[in-house]
Amino acid sequence: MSKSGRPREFKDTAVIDAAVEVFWSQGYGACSTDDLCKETGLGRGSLYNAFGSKHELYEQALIRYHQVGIEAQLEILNNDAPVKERLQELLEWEIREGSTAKDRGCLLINASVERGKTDPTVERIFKQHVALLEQALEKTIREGQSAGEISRERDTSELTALFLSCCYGLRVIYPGTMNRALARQIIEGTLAAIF
Amino acid sequence: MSKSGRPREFKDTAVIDAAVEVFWSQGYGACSTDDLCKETGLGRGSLYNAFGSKHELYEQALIRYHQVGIEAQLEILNNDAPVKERLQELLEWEIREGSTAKDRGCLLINASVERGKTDPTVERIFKQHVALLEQALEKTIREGQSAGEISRERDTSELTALFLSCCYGLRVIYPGTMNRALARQIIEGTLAAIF
DNA sequence: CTAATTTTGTACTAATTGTTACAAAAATAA
DNA sequence: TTATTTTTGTAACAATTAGTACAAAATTAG
Repeated sequence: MSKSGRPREFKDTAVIDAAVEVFWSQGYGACSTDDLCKETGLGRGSLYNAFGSKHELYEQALIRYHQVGIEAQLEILNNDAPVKERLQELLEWEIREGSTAKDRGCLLINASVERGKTDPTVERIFKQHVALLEQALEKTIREGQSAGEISRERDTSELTALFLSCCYGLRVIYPGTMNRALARQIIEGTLAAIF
Repeated sequence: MSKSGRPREFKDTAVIDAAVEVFWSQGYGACSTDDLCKETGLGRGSLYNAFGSKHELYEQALIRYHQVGIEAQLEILNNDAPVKERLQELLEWEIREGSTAKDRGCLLINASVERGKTDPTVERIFKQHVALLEQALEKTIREGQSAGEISRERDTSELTALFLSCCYGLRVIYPGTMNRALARQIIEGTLAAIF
C-alpha cells in the first residue's frame, strides 16, 4: 500500500532520545531547532517532515521520558525486597537520575515549572506522572503495613503523600544546590519518618 | 555634589516589584524587555539607564523576592506559638504563596530550574535561600525538642532535612497539579512525621 | 524502464529578540 | 541667563528564531 518513496535514514526512537537530551539539558525555550537538528543529526526538512514542529517533538520527548522514568521507578517499587529497601533505593535513584553527568534534575519538573501554566500538554503529562508514582507508592506502603514493616496505625495516604513530597523536594533541592550531605539527610530523615 | 540633572520619574523598588511579577509569571527567557517596559511603566531608555540589562534587573528581582520571602518565613518560624503550629503555618504559607491568583509556584525554584545550571547568580541566590530556610527550621525544631513537643531521641538535622524537603516538594507538586487534596495530605503527613 | 511517492538538504521568510544611539526634555549650578 | 548633567522616548540594529518552499535524491510499484 503505502510503502513506496524514499526510506527514512533514522529511527524515530533514536531521534526522540536525542531530543530528550536537548530539552533536558537546555529546556524548551532555551534550545533552538538548530540545536535539535545538530543533536539528532537530522536536517530541518527531515525533522519537520517527521515531527511537525518543535512543540510536537517536545511532547514526544516528554512522553518518552515519562514512560522510561515510570518504568524504572515501578521496577524498583515492585520488588520482593523489604519495603524499606525499596523505598531507599527509590530515593537513591532520584539522586542518581538528576545528577548523572549534567545535574539537570527531572525533565518533567523542569517542564512543569517552565511551561506547565501555559502548555496543557505539559500539565497533563506532569499530573499523570505524579499520579502514577503516588499510586505505586501507596501500594508499596500498604504492603509494608501488611507485612508489619510499617505501623498499621498510621494513615496510608498520608504516608504516601509524605514520601511523594520528599521525592520531589529531593529532585529540586539536590540538583539546585549540589549539597550531597543535605541530600543524604533528606533520605535518612524520610526513611526514619516512615519506619 | 552629584544632584544635578533631570530627576527620575519612578522609584526603583516599585520597578523591581513589577519586574518580580513579570519574571514570576513568565520566567526569564519567556518574557521580553518589552513586557518589562509595559509592566514597569518605564521606557526602554529609562530601564536600561537604571538597571543596565535584562539580566541585572532579573538579579535584583530575585534578590528582592528572596528577601521578602525569607522575611515572611522567619516571621512565621520565630513566633511564640507551639512549634507544631508554626510549622503548620509555614506549610500553609507555601501553598498560599504559590497559588495566589496565578499559580506560579516559587520564583526561586522556577529560576533554579530554568537557569540554575548556566547562571551563577541564580545558583548562588537559590543556595542561599535553601540554606537560610534550613537554618531557621533547624532552630525551630531544636526548640520543639527542648520544649518536649518533639522527641529528643530523633536526629535534629534529619528532621530538618525532612521538613525542608517536604516544603520544596509541596512548592512543586501543588502548583504543578493543583491537587488540593494531595496538598492537604502532604501537610498532614509531614506534621504527623515529626510530632 | 517510467511514474509515483517520500525524504532530504538548502535557501529563505517573517517575526521577535536584547541592546544601542541619540536627540529632546527637565532638572541643578554658576 | 548659560552650561552641565541626567532622564526619557523613539528609532534603529544585528542576531536569532520557528517554520516554509522547493528541488534534488532515493526508493517502490507497475
